[in-house]
Amino acid sequence: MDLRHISFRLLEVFMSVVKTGSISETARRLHLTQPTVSLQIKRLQEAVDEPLVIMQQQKLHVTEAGHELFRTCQRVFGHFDDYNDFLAELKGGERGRCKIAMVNTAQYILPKLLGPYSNLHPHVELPLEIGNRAEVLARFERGEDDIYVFSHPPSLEHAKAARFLQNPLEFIVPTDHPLANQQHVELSELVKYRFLLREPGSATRMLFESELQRRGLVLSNSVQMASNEAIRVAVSSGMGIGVLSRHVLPIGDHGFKVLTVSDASLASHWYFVIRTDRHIAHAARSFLQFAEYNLERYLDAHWVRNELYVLNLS
Amino acid sequence: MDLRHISFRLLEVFMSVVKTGSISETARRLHLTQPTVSLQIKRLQEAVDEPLVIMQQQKLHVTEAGHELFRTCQRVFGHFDDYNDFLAELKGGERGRCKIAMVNTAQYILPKLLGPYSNLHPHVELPLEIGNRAEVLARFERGEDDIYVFSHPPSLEHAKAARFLQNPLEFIVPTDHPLANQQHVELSELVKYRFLLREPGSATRMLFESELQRRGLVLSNSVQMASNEAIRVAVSSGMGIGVLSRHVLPIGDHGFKVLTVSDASLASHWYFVIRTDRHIAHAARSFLQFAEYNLERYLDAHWVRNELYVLNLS
DNA sequence: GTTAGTTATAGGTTATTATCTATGGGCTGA
DNA sequence: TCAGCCCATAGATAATAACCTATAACTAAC
Repeated sequence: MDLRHISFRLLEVFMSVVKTGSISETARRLHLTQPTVSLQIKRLQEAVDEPLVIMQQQKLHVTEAGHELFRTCQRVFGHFDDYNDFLAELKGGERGRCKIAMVNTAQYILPKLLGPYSNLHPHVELPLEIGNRAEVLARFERGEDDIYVFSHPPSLEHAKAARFLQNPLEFIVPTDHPLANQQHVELSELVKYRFLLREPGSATRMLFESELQRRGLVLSNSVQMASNEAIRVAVSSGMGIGVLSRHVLPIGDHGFKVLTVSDASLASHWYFVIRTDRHIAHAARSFLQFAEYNLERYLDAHWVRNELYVLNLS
Repeated sequence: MDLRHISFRLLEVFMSVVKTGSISETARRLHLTQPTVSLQIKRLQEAVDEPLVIMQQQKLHVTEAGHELFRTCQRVFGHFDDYNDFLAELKGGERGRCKIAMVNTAQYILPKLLGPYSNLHPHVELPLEIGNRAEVLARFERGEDDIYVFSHPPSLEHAKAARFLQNPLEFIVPTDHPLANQQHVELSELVKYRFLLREPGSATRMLFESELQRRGLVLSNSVQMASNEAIRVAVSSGMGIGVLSRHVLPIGDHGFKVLTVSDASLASHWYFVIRTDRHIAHAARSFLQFAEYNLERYLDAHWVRNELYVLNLS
């Protein structure tokens, strides 16, 4: 049989004929005329090259070939029904994939939203990509993900960014550091000591360095380290001073002390970024909507800065 | 999604695009131009109202919706492949149904063909209908079966009949009957005794009675019985003379004796009858072809009269 | 920076499909 | 016997599907 000359409409009509056992009745139900249905069946039989129904004693009898075709149609339409269900869930954001790329530091924040979201929407896949700022930026350029999380606003074309959380930076020193017990320290005092910093592209470092530049200060000595954890551990073991997002600092005593720097309050923001030159994936919209409504609930409300409305979700 | 605007061709093209990961390559393989394929995919996406593939970095990426549709298509085409296999078997006579209606007496003959045929073609259903001549004739009129077996040529419209076996009639008498030991008996002698006969419509009786009429003879005494078996048993117990097809007589001694009637040799033929106003079912053709080639093998070759060629099978 | 490969879009042609109305013929049951 | 069902067929039309060519725009590689 030649599938090319068979349409779904044709099969629908055929199924109705088998179900009702009548061409006229089918015509009535499908709001067609009797000759139309008659002709459709004829065409279908030509495509199959085998009689599907035969008139016998004024009644329509379905042949073996017809019965088997009917069963085949049932299965086929069943699969399309399943696909429609799938589509509905996909479009409703209940299913599908929302790929999120984030800079390293965001690892400490995003899971607080992702966990509850994932529990509510178990069929949504949430693959995470974590890299340094340059890597995530490259992913954005290539459009590899649905949502990007940065702590420094990337002013790019085809992008919409929305703040959702403040990102205060803290200076930490070893507990035995000369400055550890001073009530108030000034930035100019700090720069005399050795600093442990992330790579040049990182948002934390950029923010810190632009502040130094603004104030005309220069670091006397700095060591580059690959991760926030490495810096934390290095500070605890006395290697120098670290500058870290408050969100990555564990609560309680961990062998370092947070300084109160009187003349420098460094803070950036966390942003959700999406591309505007693509349609946003349903699951991604679903996640961002969830975030918009639940930021205060799952993140430290004190730092939340909910500006997700700029993304025009909904 | 609206199935009405989706054709199988469209899905075929889509599947090729997913498989090759390229619109141009698909165009080449399916002997289409690239814009054609491009447009088809666009139309399919409109019907589904959801992107199925997206261009990213000069490469085609299949979305979740696309993947799921692809899987759906695989299943759907799988079902149609199965149906095609079914159709092929049906058309080859390897599958399907061949409904045969036969008069009572044929029960003794047809199984000899049906058994071997059924072993060779295990997927062919062979429902049998058995009745007296009138009943089978009525079934023929209504076209309820694929093949009819008669022993008297029904000269009907829309029918083709082909002889395949002689049907000699024999006179049987109880072993203690006055005629039982006579070498030669004449018909005029016989009619003085009581006869056991089938109902008026039966072929055996019709043949016998027309012979009597031709010869100007009249039965003095006859009793009607409903089946060949009943007649056989009745003859054995001395009730009278029977006229039966030779094919229904068991071999060996069974309490009756076959007469040699010198001036009457009654014989009709067995016929396969099919309607000419319907397409013959593939399985029916298959069975008749089998019969045409194997009559001599499975029936008593002495009585075979193979004229099945008149049915124009093959 | 030119070439070669990709996809997308515009515009047009042809074949097919999906319908319709009108009509004819066959049964059935009043 | 005739009305009232059924299905089949003929003939016509409007929509659309399935293609094409030409062209534009983008990117990767030489």
